Amino acid sequence: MTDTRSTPPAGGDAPAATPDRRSPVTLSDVARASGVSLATASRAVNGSARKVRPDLHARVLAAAAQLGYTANGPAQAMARGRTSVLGLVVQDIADPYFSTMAAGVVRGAEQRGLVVTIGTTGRDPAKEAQHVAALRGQRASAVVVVGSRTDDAAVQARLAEEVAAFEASGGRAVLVSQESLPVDTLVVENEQGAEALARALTERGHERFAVLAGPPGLLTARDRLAGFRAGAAAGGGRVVDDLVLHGDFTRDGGHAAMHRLLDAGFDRGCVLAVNDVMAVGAMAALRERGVDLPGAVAVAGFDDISTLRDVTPALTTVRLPLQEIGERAVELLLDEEGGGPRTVRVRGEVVLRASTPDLRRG
Amino acid sequence: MTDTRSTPPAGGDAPAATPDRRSPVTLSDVARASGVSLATASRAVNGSARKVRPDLHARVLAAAAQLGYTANGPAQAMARGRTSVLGLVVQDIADPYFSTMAAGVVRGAEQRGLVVTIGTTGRDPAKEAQHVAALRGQRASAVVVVGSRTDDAAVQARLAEEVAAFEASGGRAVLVSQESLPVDTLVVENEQGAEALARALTERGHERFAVLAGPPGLLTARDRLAGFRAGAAAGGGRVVDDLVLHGDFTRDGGHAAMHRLLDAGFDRGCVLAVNDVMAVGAMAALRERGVDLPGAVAVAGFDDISTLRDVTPALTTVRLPLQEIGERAVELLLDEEGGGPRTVRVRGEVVLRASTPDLRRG
DNA sequence: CCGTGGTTGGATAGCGCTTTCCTCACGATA
DNA sequence: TATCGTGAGGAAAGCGCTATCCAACCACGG
Repeated sequence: MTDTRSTPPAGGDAPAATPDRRSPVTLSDVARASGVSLATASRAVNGSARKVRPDLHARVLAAAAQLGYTANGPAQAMARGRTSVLGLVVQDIADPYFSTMAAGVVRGAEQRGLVVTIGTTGRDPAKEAQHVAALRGQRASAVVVVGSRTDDAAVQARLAEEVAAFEASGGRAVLVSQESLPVDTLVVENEQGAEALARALTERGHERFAVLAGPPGLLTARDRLAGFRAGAAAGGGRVVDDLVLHGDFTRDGGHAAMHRLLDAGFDRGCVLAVNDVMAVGAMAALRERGVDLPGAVAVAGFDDISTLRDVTPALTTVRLPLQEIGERAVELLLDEEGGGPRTVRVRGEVVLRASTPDLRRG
Repeated sequence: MTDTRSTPPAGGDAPAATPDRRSPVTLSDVARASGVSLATASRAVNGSARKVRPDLHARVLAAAAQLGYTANGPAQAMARGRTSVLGLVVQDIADPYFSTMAAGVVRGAEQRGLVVTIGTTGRDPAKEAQHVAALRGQRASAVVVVGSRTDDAAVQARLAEEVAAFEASGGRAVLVSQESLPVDTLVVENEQGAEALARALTERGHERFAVLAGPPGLLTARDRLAGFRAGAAAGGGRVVDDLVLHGDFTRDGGHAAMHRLLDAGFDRGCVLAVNDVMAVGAMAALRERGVDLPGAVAVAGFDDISTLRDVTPALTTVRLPLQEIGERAVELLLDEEGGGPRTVRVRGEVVLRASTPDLRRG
């Protein structure tokens, strides 16, 4: 009981690939079975700068395979001082905006042999910092925070602090859509995209705009609104202040806000919902109220969520390369850093569809 | 250079909460700072069966907070022999079916202090076993495989083997939608749901059915088809064999299959797409071809993906409590097991909407 | 006043792996 | 043939934490 724990099958041929009970086959077992030292076994099995003589190398690998050896992750992480975990923090993984981006991150990470852990904030920005802190404890090697971008300074400061601590501890961090922190950041050009959308809409003859604007404190929503306003003005149209309603950044938020808009007497014009999910909710509300869509009221969204492309009428929106954003975030993470924090800007592309007909040509 | 690494601030007051460089503050530092042994510090900070005298307890906690101590996850995992990781394996996290379920899993896991890692197979069933193996190496304490359910026996056997090895190594496993393996399983009653759907449709006067059936080897799709067939027959309708087309389990798969169906001369009847995403693709195809929907061709889907509820005409489908399934999977994982593998069955609920009008009443 | 449980700190042995060092063998150069 | 440089295996020192075992120490009862 005091010696080397359960001894592996000592005889000539060990039971092959039979996952015995509590799989205690360690590197030592492999080393012993192949008659080399622990160090050599480690070098052969898990790679190292040092080379191992070919015959020994093969012998060790054979033994490992035959014993069904699997490296103990935590032990490796401990010895190396770092795991190969990439922590992804999002608001809600069920939201297609985040899940599409997550798919990109997962894809990039798996290619590079990283494991992705996912943390959700349930749209509470304060939880972002908590997750980053936890990730630091886990010795994650990287973290991607798809930011909520609030205007709550204390919350932002806390996040900045945690991210700094994370990086100080040797990890790499990338924020998506948050430009105000001194960290590598992937900025989605919401304002520019919204402006371009508004211009395109005015070119189609739309002039009077209402906006379903999302939560007041959410910078993403705010940027989109600001850009849209600017674009509308530039194109000769205008966003009517009384017709800017706030609501949740969700389908139901858009649905409710649209109802309120209709209640307020709005019955003609173009509505921007600051994301596609809200736009879909808004369209549902319009149908429920029997409003002619897109005849009387036109609707535009933002994001170009792929599963939402097939609504009727097809939704005008700004396409964001969500999956690509996820992949780029991983690239950014793994690239060697030159100097200070880098910023990568991603633009959206206006996609005009049937939900905002061309009024000029009919 | 040969002694105890970077020594912590020795003076009276250490710099508070300043995340110094590579955050090397360990439990030993905390113990030293609070003048107790490592063992006591461990007991105070990270809990244990053993009690610590209140004043010491407080002292240790204070020191930990002041030093900004965060437990080293891998080290804990190593000492305990197990991590607090729950591995989730899905096909594609961007697919709302999986991301909704993932949201449930994440929710359940976070409540219980588990970290969720996510692995994707890209719809390659063979990768499931690989992920489970990797998770075993990571000493994950639990794994949820949202199964693809192929009919490839070798692949299934491999998965069964890996899951067995995983459980043998002390972890807990739950499969979603896979009944054939000796593991705790959450079975989605696809066949029953499809049958109920078909019956409901025949009651509405539909008689002639085509099916967009997904990949041939996919048991989920096959079960839905079988159930639908049975239900149609029972209700006095029939699934026309020539009108059962296979295609990818995706929007584009449904889109392409619908086009083929139309090419084959189908222009009247009811189409079942074996999931909502395919149904949406099919509806897009129908619109492209100018087919009267739902007048000439009615469409039904399966899953009731929430973001797809607002298509026009609203989609008849079978509602699956996806998020709840995820949460239940976590429950199942953590429940103490009684005897052998348990099976939990989840039923779908038919939701009739405008895409399949009632032919009897007009 | 001493024996006897019951507590609670402390010392310490690992957990499985990576990674210095150290050593040895071999071939090349003088 | 003697010396040095190089390449590769092996011994062993941790990585930071948990958990086991011991030793104090307390409050009792006899």
